[in-house]
Amino acid sequence: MSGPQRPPVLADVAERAGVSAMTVSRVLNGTANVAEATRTRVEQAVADLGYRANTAARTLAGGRSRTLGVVGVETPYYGPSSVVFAIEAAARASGHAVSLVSLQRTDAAEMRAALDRLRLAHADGVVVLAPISAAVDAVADLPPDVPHVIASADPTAGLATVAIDQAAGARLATRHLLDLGHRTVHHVRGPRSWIDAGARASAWRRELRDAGRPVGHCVTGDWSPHSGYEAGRRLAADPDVTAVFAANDQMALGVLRALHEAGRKVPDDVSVVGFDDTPESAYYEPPLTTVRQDLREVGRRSVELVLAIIAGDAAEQHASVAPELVVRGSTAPPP
Amino acid sequence: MSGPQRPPVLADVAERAGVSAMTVSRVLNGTANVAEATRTRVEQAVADLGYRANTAARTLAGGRSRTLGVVGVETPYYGPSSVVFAIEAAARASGHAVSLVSLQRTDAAEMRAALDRLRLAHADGVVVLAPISAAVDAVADLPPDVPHVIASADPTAGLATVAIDQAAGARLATRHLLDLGHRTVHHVRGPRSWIDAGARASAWRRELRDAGRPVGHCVTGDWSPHSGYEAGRRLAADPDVTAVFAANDQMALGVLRALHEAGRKVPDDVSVVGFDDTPESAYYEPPLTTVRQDLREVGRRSVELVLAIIAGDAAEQHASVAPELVVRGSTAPPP
DNA sequence: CGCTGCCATGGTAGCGCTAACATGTAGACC
DNA sequence: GGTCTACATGTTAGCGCTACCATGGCAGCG
Repeated sequence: MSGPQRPPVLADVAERAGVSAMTVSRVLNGTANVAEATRTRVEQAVADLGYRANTAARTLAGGRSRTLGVVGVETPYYGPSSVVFAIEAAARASGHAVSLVSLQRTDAAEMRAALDRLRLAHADGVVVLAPISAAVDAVADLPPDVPHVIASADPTAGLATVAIDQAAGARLATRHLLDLGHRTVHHVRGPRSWIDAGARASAWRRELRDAGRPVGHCVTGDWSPHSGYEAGRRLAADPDVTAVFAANDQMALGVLRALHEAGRKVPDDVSVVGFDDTPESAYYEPPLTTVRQDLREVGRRSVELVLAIIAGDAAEQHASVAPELVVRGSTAPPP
Repeated sequence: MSGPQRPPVLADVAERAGVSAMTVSRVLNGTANVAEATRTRVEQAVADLGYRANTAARTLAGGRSRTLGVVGVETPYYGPSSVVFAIEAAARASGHAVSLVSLQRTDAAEMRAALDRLRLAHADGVVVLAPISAAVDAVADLPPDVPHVIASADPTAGLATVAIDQAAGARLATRHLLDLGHRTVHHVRGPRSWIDAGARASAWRRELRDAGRPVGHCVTGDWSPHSGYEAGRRLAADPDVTAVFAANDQMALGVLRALHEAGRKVPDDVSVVGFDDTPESAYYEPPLTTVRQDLREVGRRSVELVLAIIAGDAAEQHASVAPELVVRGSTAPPP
């Protein structure tokens, strides 16, 4: 009867091209030397047959799976999905599949279990999304069985990391407000356990010190708009406050509302800067000046780095993605 | 010297337990009958050696990979990440790994390529997150090579689906407003191409018709707060408008702002209901009455259904998750 | 001209597991 | 007691691919 119901295998390609299976394998993997004519013939046969290499067999025989693992931390605040999707896109571009594992908690045991699952899935490398210090610590404690990269963490000795340059972003925000003429800047920071929150807060403080300015109030929130609102009420009560830097856009939203209720106009009386550039922030009232993080770039660079580590030619263990200040309507010179 | 550097394989377990490799395999897979004593001995050997079955070998020899594929559509509005994470959690609970592929566009070619990639990854089954009609159509056109389930789509002939019962949610919202005494309800709907938007809009209309009420205005937004704001300005201009049902919380936020600016108090003058119950909505001013979608449950049920289809004992091709009305401060009887 | 060395290719032997069949044992029933 | 059946287990043969070593051919060289 008709053609093969069963998908073609390597041997079929070999037969059609009139070469051995080994030669086909070499062409497919680009290893060793193959004569130009032979290579062309094999590639033609592959195309004719619509051959696709069997991943399981490749993994079993060769040890490599062309799969990257991603460990995601499940949280309603952080936007890990864009990083995950960016990782997937970058991995796809390099011919890798993506295996996903998520963490309910971020203790060492869960992290260990997650990495174990990815080893079971034969992941060639792993990208860990670890916005919380405890998660980084958990990874640091693990033996590096599988090459891994931590995304969104500060450069740490012994760990490969990729992150938004939080310090640069926080300094951009603070400097922008100082440049407008504000005497100092007050800060609504994120929770203690979050790496990014700490990085933003200390860079804010450093920028003020470097500029020889008094350091403003620092109120701790939990990333939620509500916590921003609470912080905003406290800051609104102080007439000296003319500039606020909130560690994320959601808290900035809360600050905006609190200031509005207190009758202090933004940006005429008080300027507000956020961090993240969420899709909503351009529609806030007024549109929010904020620091844009290119999370897609973080994903891309993470894949790049983990592939370099796998290949054994990672020149640099840390990659940093520059954030960008987006000036909108919530900042102006002080009254 | 010391123990095996190489991780233990099935043969090691067999030897230690004093049985054949096949028997170990049977114990591991729970297939066929194994004497109780033998099973215990094998399990002990597995535990002693810390044996983990090799996924690649299992897949190659058995055809099953214990991997589920997820096709995600990348969009800033929909919250697919919670569904993805829920799928991962459910898959993990059933002993499956998760392979992720994302779509930049939602045409048939991209969808085909995505499913092809997952077939290459030997996915036993696939869950497609397809909030846009075009994506569903693309799947419907494909041969069902691999068992698949569409999440967040209306029940469609020939396709297995799991979805929030959008109609029930929209009716809950509408009925709540009618029950409070409003004469009719106006609607800010989502974009045409989105399945959920259409489902919510027609259920809103149906509920009003069933109640014998006049059908209010229906304004189309794009899910963004800005579009909600625009819609809200139009509705605010009409003094007869006392109740608005927005198809998502972000647009509801825009409506709230527009009403506020127009000097119409919420909920005293106008009641507003959203849809989604995002983490922020409880912190809006006033806190938003909305329809909660249990997206985690959608993920869980999707995995359940696709596993049932794989096993060949799917009693029902469609699963529906009931939404829930969350009454907060944005709704009250009409003035 | 015979040796070395490199290149292109082939053969063989698994990687670790499971499907399919084969075997052996014990009880059931006439 | 013998055949039948059911169950517990073993044996064999791959799944599709790649590592490793072997082979043959040909240029370079003294």
